[in-house]
Amino acid sequence: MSVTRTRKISAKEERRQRIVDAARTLIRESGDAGVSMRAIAARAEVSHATPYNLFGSKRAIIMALLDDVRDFEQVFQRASKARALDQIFDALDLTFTYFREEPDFYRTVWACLLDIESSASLRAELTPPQSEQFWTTLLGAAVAEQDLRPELDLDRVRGELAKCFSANMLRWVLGIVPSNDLYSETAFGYALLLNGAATDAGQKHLFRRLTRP
Amino acid sequence: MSVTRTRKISAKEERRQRIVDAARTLIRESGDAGVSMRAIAARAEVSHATPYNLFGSKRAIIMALLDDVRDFEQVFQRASKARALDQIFDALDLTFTYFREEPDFYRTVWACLLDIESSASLRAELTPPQSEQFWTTLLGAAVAEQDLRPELDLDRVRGELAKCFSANMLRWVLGIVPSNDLYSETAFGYALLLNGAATDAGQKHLFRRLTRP
DNA sequence: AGTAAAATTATACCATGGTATAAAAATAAG
DNA sequence: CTTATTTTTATACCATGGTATAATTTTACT
Repeated sequence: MSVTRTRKISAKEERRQRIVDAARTLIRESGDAGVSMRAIAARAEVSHATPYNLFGSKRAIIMALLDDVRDFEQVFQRASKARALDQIFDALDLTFTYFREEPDFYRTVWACLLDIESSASLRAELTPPQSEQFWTTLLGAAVAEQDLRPELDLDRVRGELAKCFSANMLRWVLGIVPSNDLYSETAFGYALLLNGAATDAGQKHLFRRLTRP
Repeated sequence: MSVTRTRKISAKEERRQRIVDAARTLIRESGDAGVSMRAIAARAEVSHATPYNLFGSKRAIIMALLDDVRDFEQVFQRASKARALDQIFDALDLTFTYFREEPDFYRTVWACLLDIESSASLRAELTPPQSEQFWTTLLGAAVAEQDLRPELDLDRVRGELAKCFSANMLRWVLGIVPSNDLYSETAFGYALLLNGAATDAGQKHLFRRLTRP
């Protein structure tokens, strides 16, 4: 019984994986094009209905794909850096490094994620599970280091950072902000938000990020 | 000559107007539905190709529609209020009042504006022409009142506020944040950003907006 | 092995935004 | 009024995301 169930699950799981792989490959190969559900299904050697059975929507496939890609947190080892306030910007920069290395890939991915039509009736967060934990920890550390004020609701601050992030991703996807400016644009927003939550010491530390180009 | 040209232009202009009117009426009547290009064209008693000739895209029609609706700045008379910093939040609240009064209408409108697919290759700002002038003036006044620090680039600060706004609109359109929370959600972001740009006096004044619910 | 349930497939379908094209209509200029 | 040009129209079309349905295959259990 358990054997067969395992077998069944793994067959389904394998189909899921094949679909995600197909999506990733197709986006990598042909950028914007070829990322249609039909194309993905064909590449995964699966009926065009199966992705809908298994994932429900194109968006869900892309999110699964992102889960796959994200080795981010392993790459980013917290121990090395000194001040949590700076680590936030390092993490941001590292994130954008991925995007800058494969702009077509990530632009397509984020275009799907931010697409309203395909997520209209799906009241779900638009940020991919970028590990709230990660940012909460970082913000908590900044509070511990007396750079952020403890009386503010950290979750709300984190939420504002996330919104700032997705607003900039949207502009990037739309071509309003070019890849090269993505970090500086976003970092300014982060700096402003963090400065708004910062202690005097924190504000002093953040100052240069607010005044430079 | 000039007469006939005028006649021609006005015929075209009248068709444009009819299309915009049709769009507005249809959205008002049937909310989300009925806002297809075909429906708009039919309602305007015009061929389905004409809106594309005259506007180019659905998005353009909606933006034209918004230009029509926006009597905002007339309603918001600056003179009455004291501190520019507070006027910013009043303006925000007034904006959302419109949305709260006709949520279906504005949700549909903003869903079109924020739709990526229909604006993918159109590298244009996504915020409708919400009169940068207006916000620039308000921020400038806040600087003059020594609530915001003069050494920061006001245009960037305004840009961050705009991004914050559209990020919240996106979440509203997606149903992540309900109409009733839209103001408080957005206002917190505004407060954080402004606090990040504020002088000591300004920060003191903004404090309550950062700590309440 | 045989049977019942679950999932996949093929296929047709829908509505959408947007484009292309040829014909009909409106307009400008003489 | 006649002619040439610009617009609009009708129509057919394309690709898209997503759904429905019946039939077939795979899986689970005895």
